[in-house]
Amino acid sequence: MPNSEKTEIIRNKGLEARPLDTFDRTILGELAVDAGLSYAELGSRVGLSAPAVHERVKRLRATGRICGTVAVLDGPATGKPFLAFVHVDTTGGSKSRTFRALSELPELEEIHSVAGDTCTLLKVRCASSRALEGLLARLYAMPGIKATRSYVVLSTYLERTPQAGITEALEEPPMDEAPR
Amino acid sequence: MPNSEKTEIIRNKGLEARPLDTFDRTILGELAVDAGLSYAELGSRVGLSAPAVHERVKRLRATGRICGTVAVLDGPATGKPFLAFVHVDTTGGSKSRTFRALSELPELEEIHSVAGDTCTLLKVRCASSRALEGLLARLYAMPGIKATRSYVVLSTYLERTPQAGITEALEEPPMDEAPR
DNA sequence: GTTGAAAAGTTCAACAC
DNA sequence: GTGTTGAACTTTTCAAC
Repeated sequence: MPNSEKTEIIRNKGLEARPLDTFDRTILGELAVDAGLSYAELGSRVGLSAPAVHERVKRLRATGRICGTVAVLDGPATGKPFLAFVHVDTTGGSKSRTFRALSELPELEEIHSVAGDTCTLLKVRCASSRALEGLLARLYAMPGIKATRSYVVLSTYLERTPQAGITEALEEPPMDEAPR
Repeated sequence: MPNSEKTEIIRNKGLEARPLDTFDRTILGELAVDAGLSYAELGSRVGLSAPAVHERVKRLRATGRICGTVAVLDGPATGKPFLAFVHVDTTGGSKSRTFRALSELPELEEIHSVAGDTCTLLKVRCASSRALEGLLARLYAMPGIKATRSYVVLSTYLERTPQAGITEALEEPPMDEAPR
């Protein structure tokens, strides 16, 4: 896998957004499971030489298909054995401020705006149920938080790479205030 | 950034489970954000030499704190712009079979057993709402699936590394059959 | 996209704290 | 025992084909 990869890390968003062939897809699949592969190994799995896959990977990075590479930590082994999903009902107000404030909390792993019988969905990983209690207290201290429902994870059977479809943090998201 | 890291990849689970000092915690924090750092760079951020951090990282891997390194893909850019969370209500039956079958579906990113007004929580990433429809159809074809409630993600404001607290796939999980 | 060679990074060994 | 320095080895990465 790529060392510091100082070459062309610029996010050339539109640049060459061509449709992804089978090679690209295989490369993405392999790297999503293990980004620690050498280009030689990756090449042999894909059926290409090392410089060729390297070129591909460089393009996939440059065009934003690959957002980055991260280490996957083991929650329990790193002192965060407690996982929960929290549904949050918010009233009218400005969400973006709230979301930005929420992002600062290290316990929060995901924040989504959803359609359904709740407004916002949170993924929380922390040390204990007490820590969740503290987080909920901080939530209720924020303006516009109406109610929460927590789903405490009993066991995790699958947890794969998040494919980070991160919405570029807008200053004020559309539909902040509901029409009456 | 470690290359193939052929050295001691054996999961020495209990071996030297000492409490993680500040160096370790900083290393984990940095690698959770960017696993593509060189050991030299990581070392300078942490205040250690390259061989020293390498030794630490090797230990963190060996003791299971670091499960692996993965590439983070951009959902929309890789043809999967549609994200949803699905609550699944199951009846008595054997869950482990169902979970194993579910794990095979590539659209599924997470499967958790939770406490609350539902049994199972799914994270699904796919190409479109039609694809979700197809997935739900396959769900309902499985035995023991009583009902589902889907929460379609409108926008994602935060999505960090999953710290994979993966439960070792048990042959038959505890409490498969509820006492009456 | 491939081959062969320069540059960079990882990793080992011997030493110092 | 854990960290540092300097050197061997592997991998990335460039250039020419």
